[in-house]
Amino acid sequence: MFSKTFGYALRAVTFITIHGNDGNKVGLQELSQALEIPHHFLGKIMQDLVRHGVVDSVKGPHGGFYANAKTGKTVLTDILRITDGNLVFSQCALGIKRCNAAHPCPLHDDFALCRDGMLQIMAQKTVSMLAEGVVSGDTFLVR
Amino acid sequence: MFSKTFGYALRAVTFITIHGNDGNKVGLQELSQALEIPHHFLGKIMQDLVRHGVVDSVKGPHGGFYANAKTGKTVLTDILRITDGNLVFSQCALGIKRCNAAHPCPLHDDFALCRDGMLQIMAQKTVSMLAEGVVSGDTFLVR
DNA sequence: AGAAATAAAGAGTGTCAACTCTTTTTGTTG
DNA sequence: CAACAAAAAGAGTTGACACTCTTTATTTCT
Ligand code: FES
Ligand code: FES
Repeated sequence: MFSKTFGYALRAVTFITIHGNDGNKVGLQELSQALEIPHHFLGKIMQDLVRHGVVDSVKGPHGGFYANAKTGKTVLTDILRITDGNLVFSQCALGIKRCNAAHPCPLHDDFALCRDGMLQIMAQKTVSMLAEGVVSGDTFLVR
Repeated sequence: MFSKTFGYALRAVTFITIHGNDGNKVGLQELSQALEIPHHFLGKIMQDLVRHGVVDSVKGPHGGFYANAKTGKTVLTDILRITDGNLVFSQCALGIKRCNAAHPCPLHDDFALCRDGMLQIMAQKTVSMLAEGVVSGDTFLVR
């Protein structure tokens, strides 16, 4: 469905929203250990998120990643677009070239409903909403 | 979402259901040209489907693939299981190890609903249902 | 039986996501 | 300023999927 990169990115951003603030940044080491994500790989992903302004970072001792004004308001599809590109949003389940109601494959009606529904939900959910669920113990970021 | 192999397999089986019968088999060449699928690759996929009894085949002149008693009744999840394995049915959207209501990731409730809904639909749809839609001109198998 | 057609089988190639390792840059602190 | 810590950058590795090409086995037809 979605790439591993997306899962890693989303979990990392949520974790930072919960545990990182301007005075107490989250290091790559800490992040990768807490979430059980290979840390070099996570480094790459974080670079990308910083470049897109989803989170901020500082180098040097006591450096790390921390939430900025945008972070909490970031919506899941924003992150999906960064990690997985735009194609996810419009691809046919059977891989035929066009995907639209005027030229549907045999699965289109059902699939488009499912896909677009999921994406719409993800376009409304923000990172801080996810963080809430984790803080309250309702949902989990690891294992 | 699903592999290309799955799309190829499903389109091929549907095409055979429509155009192939015991007296008039569909050759690999014809199949791959009609559906615009690389024919050597399609050959591999068809091998697998024949092995699983989804369609039958004969070699030699005027050989090819044709629908058997099972073909039309085959349900989409059967084909999905052959091409994509079992993992699709139970994987977490964020890639955490367990995926169940007792240990949900922040996306679980929405995602599981969407995924299981889609799979349930696919567990009820048969190849002959798809074929009907194509024959009546409502849906398309190519492009 | 021999030739031709066709699926089956197998080996090889390209690409990309996912992951690892090394080096560089930047910032902090003593 | 020197030492050090941490992110950034870059190069390399691996495995799986997607695809190609070649060879073999089987069947039909003459
Ligand atoms: S055309 Fe296949 S899902 Fe839209
Ligand atoms: S736990 Fe993530 S989708 Fe079920």
